[in-house]
Amino acid sequence: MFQCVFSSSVLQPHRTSCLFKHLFYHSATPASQKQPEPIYSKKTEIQRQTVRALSVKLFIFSALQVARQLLLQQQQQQQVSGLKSPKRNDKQPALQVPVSVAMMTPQVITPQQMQQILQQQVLSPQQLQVLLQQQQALMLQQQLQEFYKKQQEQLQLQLLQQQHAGKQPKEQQQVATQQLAFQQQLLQMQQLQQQHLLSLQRQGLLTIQPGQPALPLQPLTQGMIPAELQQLWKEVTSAHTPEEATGNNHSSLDLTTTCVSSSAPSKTSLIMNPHASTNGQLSVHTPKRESLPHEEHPHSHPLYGHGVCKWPGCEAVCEDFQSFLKHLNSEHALDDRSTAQCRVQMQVVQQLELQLAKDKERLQAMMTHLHVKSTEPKTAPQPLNLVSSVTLSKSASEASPQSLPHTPTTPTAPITPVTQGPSVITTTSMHTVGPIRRRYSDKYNVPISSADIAQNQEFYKNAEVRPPFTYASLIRQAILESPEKQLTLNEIYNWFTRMFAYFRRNAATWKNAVRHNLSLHKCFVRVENVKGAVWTVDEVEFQKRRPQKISGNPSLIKNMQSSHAYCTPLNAALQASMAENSIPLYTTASMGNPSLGTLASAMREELNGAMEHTNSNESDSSPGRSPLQAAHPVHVKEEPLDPEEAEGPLSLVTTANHSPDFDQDRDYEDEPVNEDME
DNA sequence: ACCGACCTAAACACGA
DNA sequence: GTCGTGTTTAGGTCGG
Repeated sequence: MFQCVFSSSVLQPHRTSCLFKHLFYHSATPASQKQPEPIYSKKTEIQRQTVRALSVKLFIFSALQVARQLLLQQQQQQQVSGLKSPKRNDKQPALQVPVSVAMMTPQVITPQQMQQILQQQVLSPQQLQVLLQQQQALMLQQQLQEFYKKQQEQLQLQLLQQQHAGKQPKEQQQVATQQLAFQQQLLQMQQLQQQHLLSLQRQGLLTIQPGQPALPLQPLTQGMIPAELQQLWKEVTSAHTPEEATGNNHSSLDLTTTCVSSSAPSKTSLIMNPHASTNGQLSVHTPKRESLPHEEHPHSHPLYGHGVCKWPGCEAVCEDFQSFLKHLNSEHALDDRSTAQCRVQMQVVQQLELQLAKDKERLQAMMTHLHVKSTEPKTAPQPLNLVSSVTLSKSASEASPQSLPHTPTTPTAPITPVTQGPSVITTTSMHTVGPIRRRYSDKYNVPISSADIAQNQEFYKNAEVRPPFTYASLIRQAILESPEKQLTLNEIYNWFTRMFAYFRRNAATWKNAVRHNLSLHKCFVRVENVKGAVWTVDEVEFQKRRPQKISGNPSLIKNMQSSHAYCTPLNAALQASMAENSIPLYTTASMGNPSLGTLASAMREELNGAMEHTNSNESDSSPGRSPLQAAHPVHVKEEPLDPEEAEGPLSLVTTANHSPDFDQDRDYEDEPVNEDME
């Protein structure tokens, strides 16, 4: 599991499809557990709830972005009026920032756009999940910011009044200390985050890719304002008065000393700077953190290393530190591009944080499951293998952000390396016309973690994201899900539209593809039936053509094999998680979530089939197959019309659950298709 | 460079 | 003639 997670970090887009299937294989558990009552009749409601939740989140998301944008504008206005350096070149930056890049231009994101993003598969389900989580976290911070802002305003007001009343500067100092206190509070929040970041860095997660522009340790400020960034930078680099005394009285924090000490000076500068203080951004202090180090160690700026500017996507060569500073101020001055890049970086960091949290959780669960008494799994004093596992999985998630540091000229989808960026974006959603070729590569691109499979089920149903399966797999799945393991073409269509929102568009295209696949692949057998022609699956044929897909990734297969057959002590955790994942998979599959279960089982079969072929080339016998697979009627071709053949858990499941779902989804399954069609 | 898997587009045939 | 279905061909991407 870990290894397979690791693989994903290395895998090229195409290979991730295999990985996905692998993950799919033993990953439905958590999700299925989340659906304690997988009774199928309740599916409708669940679906609706999902949709509702999604829309709410979307709304929140957009609202947040608007709020942030407002703040940003406010900041910038103040900057423009009050600062010397702010050269806002409105023309230049805009073209650098792709409109499509949602994360980079949060201000323009509307729910509609979000929907478009969904449609364009810019984000994988997991990433969407993460994104939403981020937004929630963001909201918290936003509230904090608001609070802080209000306090600032109050203080300003007070200050003014006092000044008018001819009060003494001492009072101002009091106010200043009050401000400081607020700053401190916000600082704490930031530092907590920063700590996460540091821990990430300590694990080597942030510097895993040495060759890349990588991820410099950047402030993960949500409300970061570029203007202030620069301004603070100057403040810090030029003069920084030690006034920590007032600031350090917050012992409640378990922060690293570096954070506290480094951030302290920033407060002073903040306070002394009217612009900064009025703006009241909690992000304000953060630049300090990166600026401080280079004060002490003039040549160890996080953005500078090996004579190269480490600004994401930059890599400009700077002979010395001074030239670097020059470069930094000139090339990465305050403009939309830098702002956007900062945002992207923020998102990257946030995502890493979230991923870390997830993995920690996973680790804890694993340890708990293994009866390993881990009193403090958070601090990550794990044994070697565990550590590595965390790191690996981490790197997997990081594989995506990796692509983030994009050059200004070639903007790619930010947080979502998943998709191949712009081309996808523009084409897919807007014009229902022609899906761009690129797009289909996306399906391989979707990095799916084991955690969100079941969510994916719902996700794919509601979000127009292309499922990471081949047409052949989907067709087969549709057929296998049917009670009699046979479907008419139209029923296959319906399955597609029912199960995947993506296939409610561009019907002509994908239907053509479906027909094409049906005709092309030997594994699909057309059988004349009473009511016409139906399609069945020749499992043998299907298995035959499978191996190539997966065998390409030996390590992956190895993983699967080992996880299946061998139980080395080291793999205990792996096995445990496997068991955890697969067993409930069956139960849920048979109980309520047929599509998921069967889909998962199908994927499992694929894996088994692949392994079969790698182990031995016997395709008809099924010694190594999973029970589910064995239950499948293998020789559909011979007696495809015999319903009696359809037995075993799978058929039961599907029969029990198929019709309700079908009826329920009829609503949108017919209209859109016909609409979009021709 | 080649090959295989896959996707998309399109032309065509055929029957209802 | 239209539509749904089915077949086939062509051209493209991508990874091994």
